[in-house]
Amino acid sequence: MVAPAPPRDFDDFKDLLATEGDRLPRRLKHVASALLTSPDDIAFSTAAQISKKIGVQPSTLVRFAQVLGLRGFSELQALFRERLRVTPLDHRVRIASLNPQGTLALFEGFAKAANKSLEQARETLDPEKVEDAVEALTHASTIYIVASGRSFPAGAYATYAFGALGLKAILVDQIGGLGKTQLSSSSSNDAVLAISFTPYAYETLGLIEIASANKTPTIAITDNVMSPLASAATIWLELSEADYASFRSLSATFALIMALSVAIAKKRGLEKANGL
Amino acid sequence: MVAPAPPRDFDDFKDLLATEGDRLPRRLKHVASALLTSPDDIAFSTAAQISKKIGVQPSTLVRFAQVLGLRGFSELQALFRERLRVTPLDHRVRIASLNPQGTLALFEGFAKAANKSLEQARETLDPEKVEDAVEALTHASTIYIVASGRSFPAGAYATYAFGALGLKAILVDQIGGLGKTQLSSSSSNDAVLAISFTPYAYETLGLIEIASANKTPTIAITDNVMSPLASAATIWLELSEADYASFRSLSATFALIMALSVAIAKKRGLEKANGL
DNA sequence: TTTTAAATAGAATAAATATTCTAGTTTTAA
DNA sequence: TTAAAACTAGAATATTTATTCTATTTAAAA
Repeated sequence: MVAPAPPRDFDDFKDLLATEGDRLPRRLKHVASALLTSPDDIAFSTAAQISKKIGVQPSTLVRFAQVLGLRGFSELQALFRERLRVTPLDHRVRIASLNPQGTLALFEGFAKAANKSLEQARETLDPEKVEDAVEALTHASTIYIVASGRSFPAGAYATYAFGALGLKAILVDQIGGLGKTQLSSSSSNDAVLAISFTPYAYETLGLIEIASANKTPTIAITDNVMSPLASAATIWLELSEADYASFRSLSATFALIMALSVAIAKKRGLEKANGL
Repeated sequence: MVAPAPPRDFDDFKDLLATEGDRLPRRLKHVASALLTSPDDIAFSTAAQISKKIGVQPSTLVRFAQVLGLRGFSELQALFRERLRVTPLDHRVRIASLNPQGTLALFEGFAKAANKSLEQARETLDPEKVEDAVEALTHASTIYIVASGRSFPAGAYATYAFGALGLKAILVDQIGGLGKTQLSSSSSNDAVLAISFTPYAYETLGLIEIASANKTPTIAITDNVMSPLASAATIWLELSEADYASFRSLSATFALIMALSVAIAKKRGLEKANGL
C-alpha cells in the first residue's frame, strides 16, 4: 500500500480507511477493524495489551501505523487520545445547539425512551426476586426460552447470550407450529424463561401451561402485575419499558437478559469450583 | 497524613481531597490543585511531563499518589483515565442510584453501555446517509431483512416493526439452510436491509452477494468502515455500540430500526397522499 | 509449477517511564 | 534554640513499553 498523507486526526484516520482500507493486507485489515470497534480502549491501553486482545503481535500494530504514514504506534494512539479529549465537549455543545431533524429526530426520541426505560427498570426491579431468578436458572439443566411477537427478538437474544456463555438454552421458536412439542420434554430439572409484554401473546401463555404441567419452574419477565404471566410463573420480574411513537423500547429487557446470563454463568462457575 | 481508604475512582479522589486535602504538606497541596486544574492532561501525559508543567519532581507525583493510599503514579493516572471513559450522563445516574450489588450491579453496567451506545450513535450517524437509506427503503416493494448471529434479534425486530406499520418485510431467517433461496426472487424493485457487527457473520455477506447479483439495492447497518458490509452495500450506516462484560449493546441498533421504520411509513403515507 | 516479492511472527533491542533511594532541607515540637 | 521528624529534590535504578530486525510463511507473478 502506497503511503498517502498521514492522518492528522481520528476522522482523517477513518476516512483514510474508508478509501484505502481495502488495499491493506489481510492482517492489517483485521487490525483496522478491531481498532475501530473499541476506540476508547485503544486510547488507554499499551500496544502489548491491545495486540493481545485482538490476537496479533505488537509489531503488527507498529507496522499498521507505519503503513498509514505515521511514525509508529505512539502516533497512532495519539489520534485515539485526541479524539477523547475533544469529543465529549463539543459533542455536548452540538447536541444542545442543533436539534436534529427528520429521521434522526425520531432516533432521538427512541433513544430517550430507551434511557427512560433503563432508569425505570432500576426502580421497579426487585433485587430479591432477581436473585431468586438467577438461583432458579443456575440449577436448571436446560433453559427453555419462550417469547412471541414483539418479545421474540429478546428471546432470540437470550438464546444467543446463554449459548455464548456455555449455558444450555433452547429457543422455543414455534417453527411449524411445533411450539408445544418443543416444550413437551421439559422436566422439573429444567427451567423456562418466558418474556411477554402487553399486548400479551396468546401463544406464550399456552406454552407456559405445558411447562407447568411438566412441573418445570417458570421465570417470567413481564410488564406489570396484571400480566397473565405474573400469576402463571414461579417467579416473575417486573420490567416496564417506555415507549415512543407507539413503539415500546426493549433496552431494559436486553440489559436484564445480559445481566441474568452473566450472573448465572458466574454462579455456575463458582458452584463448580466449590465442588457442588 | 494518615492513609485512608484509597480512592476507587475520580469522584472518590475529589471527595478525599475535599475532606483530607488540608492536611497535606505544602508541596502536595500544590500538586493536588494542579492535577484538578487540568484533569484531561493528567490522563494522557507522562509523570515527567506533568511534573515539569507543574514545577515539581516526578517523584513528588509518586509520593502524592502513595500518600493517598495508591501504589504509585500509575494508579493515580488510572483514575483520571477512567473518568474520561465514563460519559457525563451515566455519571449522573451513578450518583443518583445507590450502588447496587449482585445481578443488579451487572444490570447497571449494561444500562451504562446502552446509554453510551445511544450517545455514540448520535455522533457517528450521518444524517444524509440516513435519509438516503429511508429514501431507498421507501420505494422498495419488498424489504428483505438479513441478520445472523448476534444481530439476528435486531433483524427479527425490524421485521416486527415494519410489519406493524404495514410495510411488506420478509425476514431471511435461513431456516433449513434456505437463506439463499429466500433471497433468490429479490429484484431491483425491492431492497435488502442487512445488519451485522464484529465478528461479522459469514452468512450475511454471502446473502448480500445474492441480492447484488439480482441488482437489489442493499442498505447495511454495521459498526465501522472496515466491515465487509460497508463495501458490499449500496448505502451503509455506521453504528458503533458500546460493550460491557464482553456483551455488546444493541440499544442503538434497535432505536435506529424504529426510527427508520417510522420514517419510511411516514414518507410512504405522504407520497401516497400526494398521488405518487 | 517455480521464482520473486510481500507480509508476518517472534525474538532482540533500544527508548521511555515510573519508582526507589539518599542526602539535604524545612518544619514542628520541646 | 535545639533536636527530632517530616518533607523534598535529584540522581540511580528497575521496569515497562515501543520499535527494529530476522527468519519464516504466505501470496503473487512469471
